[in-house]
Amino acid sequence: MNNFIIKEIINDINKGFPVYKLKFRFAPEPNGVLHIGHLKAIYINFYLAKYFKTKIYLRFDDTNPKNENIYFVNNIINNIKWLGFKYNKITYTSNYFDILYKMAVNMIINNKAYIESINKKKIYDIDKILFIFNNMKIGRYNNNDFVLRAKTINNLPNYHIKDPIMYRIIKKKHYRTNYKWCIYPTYDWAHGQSDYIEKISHSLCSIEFQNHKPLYNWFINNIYNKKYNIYKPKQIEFSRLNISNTITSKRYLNILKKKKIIKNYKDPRLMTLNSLIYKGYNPKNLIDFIKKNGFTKRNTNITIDEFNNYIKNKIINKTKIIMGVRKPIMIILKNFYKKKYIYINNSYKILISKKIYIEEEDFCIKHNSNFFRLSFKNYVRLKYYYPIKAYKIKINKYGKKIIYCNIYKYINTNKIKSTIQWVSSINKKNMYINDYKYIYINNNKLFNCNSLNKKKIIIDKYLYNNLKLNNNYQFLRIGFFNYCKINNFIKIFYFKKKY
RNA sequence: AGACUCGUGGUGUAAUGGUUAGCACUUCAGAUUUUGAUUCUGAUAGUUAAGGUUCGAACCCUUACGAGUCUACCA
Repeated sequence: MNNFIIKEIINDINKGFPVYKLKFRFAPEPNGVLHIGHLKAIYINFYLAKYFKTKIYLRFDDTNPKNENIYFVNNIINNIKWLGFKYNKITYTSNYFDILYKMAVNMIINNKAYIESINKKKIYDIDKILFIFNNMKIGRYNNNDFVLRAKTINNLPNYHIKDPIMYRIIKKKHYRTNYKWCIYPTYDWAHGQSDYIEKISHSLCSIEFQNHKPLYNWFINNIYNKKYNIYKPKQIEFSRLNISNTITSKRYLNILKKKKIIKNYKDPRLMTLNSLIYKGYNPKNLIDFIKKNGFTKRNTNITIDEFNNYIKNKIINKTKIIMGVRKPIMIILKNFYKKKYIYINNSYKILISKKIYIEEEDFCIKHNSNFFRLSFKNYVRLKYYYPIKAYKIKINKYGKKIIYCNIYKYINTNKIKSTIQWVSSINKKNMYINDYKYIYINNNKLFNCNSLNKKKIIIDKYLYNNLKLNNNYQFLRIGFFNYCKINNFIKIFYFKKKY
């Protein structure tokens, strides 16, 4: 792999940064589950640590107790374990609350911070600031009464991040520190400082933090202490992975959950890691997909089709092929006399009988030169069996079509263009496909919210006995599925139809 | 509206001022095929624009245009 991040790090090494001092971190906030987009940040950090043979921490950036909890912490740990990445240490920003507080007091003493009240009144007197700041800490005030702001005046090119808030009052139980703190540091104040405390060398983040970079450096310069760590961490931003027609935003994922559009985060319509695990994706394939798309600063837009196509090419030769019929239409094989077993790949057998089912759409009454499957003119092969051709159609008393066909064992099969799947009528087993469309968001509106539904599919009973849970299967000419629970397949994706 | 960042075929990504701008996917055509899948062969298609510096520019400079992000007591 070759990208601007590696080049920049190698450049730092060439300028004298010692390789053994390189250190990386993946720093999610435990306020939601990870999705395919996070994988990009996870991968690059773990890759760099491996590449340079240095350390990497998993840091939970838990600076805001509002939506954080231990469930998300454990979920993230489990997801990373599933991906197969190994970190040296788990750390928490909340471990640094004391030291961050002391640093903030120092900032106040050095005239680098001030207090602002709810009615925008600014307080610059150092003794007063220290007094109020302490009262904020011990809970003398209500939420929003005061904030501590950094005094960056005119130092930074981007005026929007001037005088950022360092501390705000949030009177809420923190999942790790309980009620110890009534004030919590903001991202801007906590993140770079945590990097410095942990001696992270390169702090990789997604592109939306680039506006904060001058501030990141400003704060670091203010707390810099040569005796503790002579190297300042460096923020490098890369563009995030945007996949169209899906949701890669923690906020919206949480909204879906709150609105009960999804029951849980492994809902197949999502691209959360939980969902991808549930659907039986191989972590290596996901990582290869990330790798393939690379790391740059420009904004990208990858479609879900590209993702599916990439995965398809990875798994197509490794996935067992089975036959299933979704909308059955009955076929009677005229010159068929005795039911028999067909052995498939020496691994299981299926039954063929006089009456079988095929897909309704694999038969066409009207002849059409673009139609290669069963008709009165076309021969079509039955998979694992012989060619057939229709000669008669009847409607039974329930109004259902029954097609009568002849088997042609000895004709030249060279010109037969199509092979179709089938299931014996006397050995069928009803199963279900959990079908869905991706939920996505456009202009703040959610689409495909009620897109999860069950569809029937029939398969051979003997095949049924051979299915293994949590295995991927290819339904011949339909698509890829994970056998996720008894009698249920979950769609991974369908083949694209060309007809 | 401003600040910051970024503009390479349809998409993603290489080319660190030096061959004819490379690779992969998509699309299209042909071959193979008991999956209209896969595989194989081939084709189409690109440096946002204009100017400047240079023997030489995708790369450096200027301007314009376009896109993304931010302008939160979220991260």
